[in-house]
Amino acid sequence: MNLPAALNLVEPLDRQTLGERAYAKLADLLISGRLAPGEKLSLRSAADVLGVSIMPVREAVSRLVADKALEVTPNRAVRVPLMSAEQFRDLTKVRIAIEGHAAAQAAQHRDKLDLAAITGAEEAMRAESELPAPDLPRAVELNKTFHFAVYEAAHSPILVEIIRALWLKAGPVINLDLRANPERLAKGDAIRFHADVRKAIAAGNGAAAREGIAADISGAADFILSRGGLAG
Amino acid sequence: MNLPAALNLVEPLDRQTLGERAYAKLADLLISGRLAPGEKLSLRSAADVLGVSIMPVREAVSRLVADKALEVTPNRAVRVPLMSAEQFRDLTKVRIAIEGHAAAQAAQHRDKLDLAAITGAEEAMRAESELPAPDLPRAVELNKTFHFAVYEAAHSPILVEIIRALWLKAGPVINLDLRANPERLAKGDAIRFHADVRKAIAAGNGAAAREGIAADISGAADFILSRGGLAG
DNA sequence: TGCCGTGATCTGTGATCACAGTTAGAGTTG
DNA sequence: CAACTCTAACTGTGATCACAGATCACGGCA
Repeated sequence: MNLPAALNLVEPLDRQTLGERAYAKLADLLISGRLAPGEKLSLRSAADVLGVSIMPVREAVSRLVADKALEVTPNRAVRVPLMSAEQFRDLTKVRIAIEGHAAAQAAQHRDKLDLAAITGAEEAMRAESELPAPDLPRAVELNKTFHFAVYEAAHSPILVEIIRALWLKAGPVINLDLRANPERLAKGDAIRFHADVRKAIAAGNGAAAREGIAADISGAADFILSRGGLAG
Repeated sequence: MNLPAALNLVEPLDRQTLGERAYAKLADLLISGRLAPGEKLSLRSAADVLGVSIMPVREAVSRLVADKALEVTPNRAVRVPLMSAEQFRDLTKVRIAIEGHAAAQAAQHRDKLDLAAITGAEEAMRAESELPAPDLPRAVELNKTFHFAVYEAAHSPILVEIIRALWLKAGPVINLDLRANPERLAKGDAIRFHADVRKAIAAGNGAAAREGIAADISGAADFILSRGGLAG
């Protein structure tokens, strides 16, 4: 191994496959609620939009189907799953348990960088929500950033990955509504809960962090359920 | 709609695609530990073995890669991921949290059928382990049956699905060892913990059920870690 | 003898074609 | 005018081909 010194600086350049990029794109659409439950998706048309053949789209969709973020009906149509109120309640309970656990872990394992990221994300979202006319899609994005800043602080890659899969399922239901309805954001519940969570994590209080996240999640879930748009 | 009455009984006959069957087959190999960490897997050869073209295998593998139950190295080789001791500890912690939670939920929501399934699974595994020469692969399978009988009793499909994904990751590490080493089974720890869990769930004692599962998981994990076969 | 270039053969990835089944709509018939 | 039929255009699934990159063994050069 006798290399020019300059070559020591090159990194292995991550070769992202088209399939991965297609997955990332579709996952983002789902999490941010830009794909509504029940909406159909055609492999070929999606491939057209993304400018690739259907192969990478097939891979991305088959992954999302495995995550139950998409489903293929017996009639061979890919769509965003319709969720019954009961399924939504199950999902919410699981999210409270797991995301609450992650927040509690974060309170015990966070370091300075984590706290900085959490604080920054919290401030960004509060600033946006206090605007006279908040940009709702942007608020949804900032909300996601805050939550994952918290979960990352647990320093458990596996936990974060599980939560990401949960958001993939919950995104179409929750963020679709949130993108369209300023009410809940204006009410300021989320902002308050986020502040609670940040303080609890800074103080190392796991139980309080868990409760803050739980309140945030169930607050949003109650809002969705009260609007009564779910099947079943 | 004018049909012979007999046709009302036919179910939509789950049209299992070849991709799904390939996934089920590979997932089973992983969970039961018949695929060792680091072992390579070729799409074409796997397709040959399964008697299909590589397309269904590709779909199955891309799902498993998404679940991180398989990985494709930068050199374009598919293999079972090697797990460092640190990663294994993270996985174990997450399993204790989530599977413990599921057991606690099971204690609260189980019905008679659940109890019957749990009891049956426990007895089957105890019987096998008390044999003079237990069939280890079969014991591994019965262990899985017992655990999932417990988790199913929580009546939360989402939770069960998450746990299945966790077992997909843990299977190659844990069950590979267990299939080869009768020591732990002979020691009878698992059998004792299983009995504790069953009693706790029958009694509706969530905390005890959680502890029993946690003890079972960490007992097996400690056994693996003590053997020191992990990377990193 | 030790090392490096080189080509055959493997890998996963992507594109394209083929097919069976479904759907929607135009056309026809009563 | 309504209902039915049939066709044409779509759906996902699977197979096959093409390709760039990686691996490994063989052979030639130093």
